[in-house]
Amino acid sequence: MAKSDSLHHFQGIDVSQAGSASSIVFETLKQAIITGELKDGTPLKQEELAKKFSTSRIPIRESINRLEQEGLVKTIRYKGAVVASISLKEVEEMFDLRALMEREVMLKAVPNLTDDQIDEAEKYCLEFASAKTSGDWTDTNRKLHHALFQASDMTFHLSVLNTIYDRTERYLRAQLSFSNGADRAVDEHHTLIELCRAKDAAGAAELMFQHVKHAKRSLLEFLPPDSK
Amino acid sequence: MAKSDSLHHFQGIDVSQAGSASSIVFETLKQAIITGELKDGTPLKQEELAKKFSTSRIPIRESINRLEQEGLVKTIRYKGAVVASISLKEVEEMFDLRALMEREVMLKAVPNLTDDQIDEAEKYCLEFASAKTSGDWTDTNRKLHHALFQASDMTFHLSVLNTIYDRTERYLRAQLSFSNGADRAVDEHHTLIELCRAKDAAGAAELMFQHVKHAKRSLLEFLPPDSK
DNA sequence: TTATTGTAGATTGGATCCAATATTGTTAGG
DNA sequence: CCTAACAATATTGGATCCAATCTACAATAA
Repeated sequence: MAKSDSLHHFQGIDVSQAGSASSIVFETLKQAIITGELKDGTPLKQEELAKKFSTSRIPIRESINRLEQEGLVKTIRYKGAVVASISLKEVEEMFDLRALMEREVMLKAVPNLTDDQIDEAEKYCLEFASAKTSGDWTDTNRKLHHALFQASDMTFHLSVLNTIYDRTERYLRAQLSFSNGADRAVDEHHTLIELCRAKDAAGAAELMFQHVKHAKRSLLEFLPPDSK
Repeated sequence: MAKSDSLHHFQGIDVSQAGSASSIVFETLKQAIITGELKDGTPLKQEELAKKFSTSRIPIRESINRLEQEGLVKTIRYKGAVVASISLKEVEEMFDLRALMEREVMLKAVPNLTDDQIDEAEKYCLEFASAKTSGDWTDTNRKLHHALFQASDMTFHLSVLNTIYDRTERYLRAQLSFSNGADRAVDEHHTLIELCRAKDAAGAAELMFQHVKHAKRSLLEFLPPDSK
């Protein structure tokens, strides 16, 4: 039954899911892998991790299972789990798919965007432009994209996009701490916001497509030409 | 008591044969959900499943975790897991994404297709046309698409497509056992093969796009207009 | 020397037990 | 008759122990 509506602020906060040891370990490890704190190939030993988290091996095992299902780790029976690496070809594929999907998402999002949402996006756009660390960069970039995408109401597309972000973020970070080739991205972001304000869905979609293709290109020329 | 006997299929499946218990349980449950043997909302009780598979609850728990990560079940802490249902909106989204991706995949696959691969696809095309059960239908359909897609060498795209197939197959089956609206699909498949032989990548890609959109439309008009 | 075999340690996979929590049914009180 | 507190039961979450398997390294024989 619908309880008093004055509590609707808490929509989406699920305490019961937050508490389990498995979830905490899972989220922590996931973040560590995404950010690159745990580098490709790092072995994830259950006993060792159990000590670090002060739990038994059970929640560790479940976390590793879930991480494997998301493609972030690779395990071999009786041998152990390591942080999964990603091939150059897969990076290309993921960016190509991102470009394709983000174009489509923008097409649907722009007509629905409220002024507030655009303002929020612009805020992240500015934060992005003045971000110092590669972590801030990827964070605000994700927030910016997310703010624009929300209006599309394409939850499945967004979940796929999120797994792509998760699996490529550490490489983006590595790139950005060497070359600061974010200048073009800043310009593109500003133009993107303008097109959104003008409700030019087709234009915004096409720019987003190119924007992702540009990001792909600059990442590829940074990555070692034969990375596995 | 009236225990749910929707799980009686698993009688006699024992772990001691090969592979890890978890993997066996996982694959078996996954197939049962995909095919619709286990219907939406069916509760997956750990103890009950443990008995059916003659193992402890541990492999069951791991399987349920992995299934949840793939979106096939939904669990609530201390409450249990149920086979996940899918909203009409998500079905639409998944088919839209399929159309988008399969067009792209065909575009890359056609130039690389060998005569052998096309022959194989045509074989499935014929099997598909004479398939009797909805299970045969979805099986050969998957094989046909897979045979054509292999030449694209787009492994990540294909993995995403596979999860989409996995999550929508049971609805397709349900549709096909009522309406046999596969006639149009048969025609489209034949034309598709011809375009592949003619190396008309653009044409094949566009037909594939339309083919998926048609499948979407006929599925949607079959599904209840307010399915959750 | 070299290949093979065997043993010890390390590491994951699975089973059983206990704890935490939700659900249901029951009872006391209004 | 209805509601709220409470006990009983069912079910999942986690810890500890044991089993299965892999890896390294040493010992032995050709």
